Amino acid sequence: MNKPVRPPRTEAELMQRARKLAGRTLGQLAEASGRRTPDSQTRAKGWVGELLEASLGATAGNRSVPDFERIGVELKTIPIDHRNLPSESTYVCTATLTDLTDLTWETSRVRHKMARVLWVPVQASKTIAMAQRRVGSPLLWTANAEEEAVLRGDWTELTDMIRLGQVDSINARMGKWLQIRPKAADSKARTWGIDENGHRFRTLPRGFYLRAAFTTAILQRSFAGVG
DNA sequence: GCGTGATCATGA
DNA sequence: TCATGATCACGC
Repeated sequence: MNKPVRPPRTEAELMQRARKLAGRTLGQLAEASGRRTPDSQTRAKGWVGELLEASLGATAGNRSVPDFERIGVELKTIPIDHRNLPSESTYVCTATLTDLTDLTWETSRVRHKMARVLWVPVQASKTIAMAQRRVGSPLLWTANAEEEAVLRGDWTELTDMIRLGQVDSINARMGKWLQIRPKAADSKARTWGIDENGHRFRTLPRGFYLRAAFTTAILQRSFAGVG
C-alpha cells in the first residue's frame, strides 16, 4: 500500500474528503492506495469497504471501535444497482446470544454503531467492471426520532426472543428495518446460545443487518428538499 | 471463534 | 426478480 491517509480530525474534514471521492472509480482509488482491483467480489467481499476505509483514513482495523475513532463516525459503503438503489442489506454487528440480562437498546452495539454513520454509495452492478465502478455522494447520518424508534422496536423484539431462548426461531422475515441473519464462515459454525430452559447450547452465530429498504429510505430522506 | 469488511447463490 | 440463508477473506 501507498502512503496511508491520515485520520480525519473533524467531521467537516471527513466530509470534504468523501465529497472529493464522489465520481471517482474504484480503479482510481485502488491505484492511489496501491491495491489490486479484483475481477470479482466473490472472493473479495469486503474489498470495496476496505478500499474506502483506506481512502478516507479509517483506522479501526478489526477492533470494535468506530472506523473514525477520533470523531466517532462509522463508515458504511452501500452497493447501488443500475437504478441507483441499494442492492444489498447492510451488516451492523454480531448479535449477543448469552448474558443479555443487563443489555438495553441504549447500551446495545447496534445503537452505538448506528449513532453516526457516513454512508457512501458505490456502484455494484455486475455489468460494470470492478475498476470502472464509481463512488457516489456521501451522506453523514444520524437517525431521526422516527427512525430510531423503529430500530429500537426491531432490536427489542429480536433481543427479547433471544432472551426467551428462542434464537433458533428467529428468521430474517422478522423486523421492519433491522433483521437477524446468520453471520458465520458457513452453516456449520457454532457459538453458544441459550435455549428455552435457560441452558447453554450450540447454535449458529447471528448478526444484525439493516434491510436494503432502510438504506433506500435514508438516502431518499437526504435528497428531500435538495432538488 | 469472533471481530472487521461484506456479497453470493438459490429457493420462493 | 428478490430476500433469505449461506458464504468468503483476514487478523488475532
